[in-house]
Amino acid sequence: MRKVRVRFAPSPTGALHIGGVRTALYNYLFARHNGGDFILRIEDTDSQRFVPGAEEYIIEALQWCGIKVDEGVGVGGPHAPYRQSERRDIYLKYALQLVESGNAYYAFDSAEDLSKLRADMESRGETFSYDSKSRGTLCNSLTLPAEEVKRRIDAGEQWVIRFKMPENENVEMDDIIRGHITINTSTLDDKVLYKSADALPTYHLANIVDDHLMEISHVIRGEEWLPSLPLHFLLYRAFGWSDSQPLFAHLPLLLKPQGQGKLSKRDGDKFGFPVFPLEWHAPDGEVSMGYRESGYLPGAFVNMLALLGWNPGTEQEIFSMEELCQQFSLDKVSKSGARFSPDKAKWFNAQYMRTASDSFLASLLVPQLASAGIETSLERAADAVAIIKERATFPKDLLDLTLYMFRAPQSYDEKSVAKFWKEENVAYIRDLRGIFAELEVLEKESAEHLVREWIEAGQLPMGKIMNCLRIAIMGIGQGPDIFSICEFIGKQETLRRIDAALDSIQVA
RNA sequence: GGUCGAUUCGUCUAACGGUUAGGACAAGAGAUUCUCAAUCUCUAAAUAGGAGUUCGAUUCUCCUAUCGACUACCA
Repeated sequence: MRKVRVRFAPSPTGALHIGGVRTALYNYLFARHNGGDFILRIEDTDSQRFVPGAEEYIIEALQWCGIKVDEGVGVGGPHAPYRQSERRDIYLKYALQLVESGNAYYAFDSAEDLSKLRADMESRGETFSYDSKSRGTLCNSLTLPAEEVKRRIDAGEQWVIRFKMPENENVEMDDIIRGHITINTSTLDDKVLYKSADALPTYHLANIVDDHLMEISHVIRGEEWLPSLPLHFLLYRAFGWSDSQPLFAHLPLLLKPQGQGKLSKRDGDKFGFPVFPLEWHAPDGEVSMGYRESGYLPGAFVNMLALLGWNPGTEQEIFSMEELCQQFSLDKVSKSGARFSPDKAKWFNAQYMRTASDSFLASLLVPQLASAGIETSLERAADAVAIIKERATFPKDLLDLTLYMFRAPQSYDEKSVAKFWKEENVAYIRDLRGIFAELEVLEKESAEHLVREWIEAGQLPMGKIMNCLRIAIMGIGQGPDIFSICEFIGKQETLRRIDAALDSIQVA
């Protein structure tokens, strides 16, 4: 069996959205699973739509996801260059080869003429197609005398090379995900392969030539390419490369969370979740949010994306990149489009937050505390984080969840005060303060034990006392185990906060 | 319009001719707790419709419906 070599071949026309990231991910996982190579090729054959910064964005996004490029733009390799605009000299030869073998022809019809033709026919309720039926009436090397063709080319007239689609032939194709597909060529048109205007090939030619030259073994791409699969099969055949052509796998589309259609760039702003891995600053100044900037951990993001259209056949849901590489296979990829769910994305992130190490989360928390004017050590932050990490969905939640551990309450939640801060309860707090004051050190287990004994012995109202203590220590009516907090801030600070609360809260 | 593709709980999906149609997210209820989350338990929730093939169809075939992609000198 031949060496597995796959490529991710985006066009630098803007930010990569999560559908594109998923395609890259599946290619990468497939390569890793099979001990193959993952190649990054940039398909920038459309000079009109090139967007500055898009290529850098793609590379950075892959890096952030932990998708390592073995070969390609940014890392080089035996088939360099990997940017199609830098390979422009290669393609003309192949286009000409097709003309010579009778599989393609020159066409001189201007873009304006064709769009006019199209508009005319549409107004009559018909559709125009440059195909086997119409090419005999148009301006090309099939209808013009050879000398005239040569004259026009020599005169510098603009031309294009079109594929000469066979007339009535069934193309038999196999797709790894979709199975066997048959298409009759009579429904297909004569696609442009090369344009003299910018001396660049179109996608179809460049794609086939490069996949062949780069020895690509499997093409894994989005379902939107399925309709051009027959053309690609025919191109391989025309070149005489059918025996070595890659196997194809067309991935299902990612759909909008609500409504209809495939996920698009605008959906992010509309529904309030990111559609891009990284924040994207468009050249026109528009900024779109990114998963990274929204606080998603790369592992969670990748995990979520991997399961959108693929599953391992088991009930496992949490996968490291290594596990994904081990378990991924194309025959477990589903056929139907997957609706993207922001809720599930959040759930994955929360799972990754709780399993992240304390020191890692501390490194996220320290700068947040600093911006709130609180300096603390990584160790201290790690201790704080350990108490609350299963309550956080995003890194930004960490500050709110730990602020009261580093700073005495500056106000007291009114509702909680009104409910619990009553004279009889406050009296218990004074007693409790006395108990704490007696302690050598305030340690969670022993302090809790002591307080419980005291409450039980006196048949005291546990809920009221504990809630009042919580108000005094934290200023709010909810949060993690109160004794853990007391231990964290220490005996002296605990007493100080109780005193402050007794002083400043009006008894309800 | 044409061509191709898809169709299991609200959502992501499992079951590759024989299961009480399973899991997860979200929802609801309960347990737990000093509170709120988390956690645990439970509940509700699906094979688009119709014909076939078969002893038996979620699974195979056909038709219909719905959704989607494509239909550029874009990728």
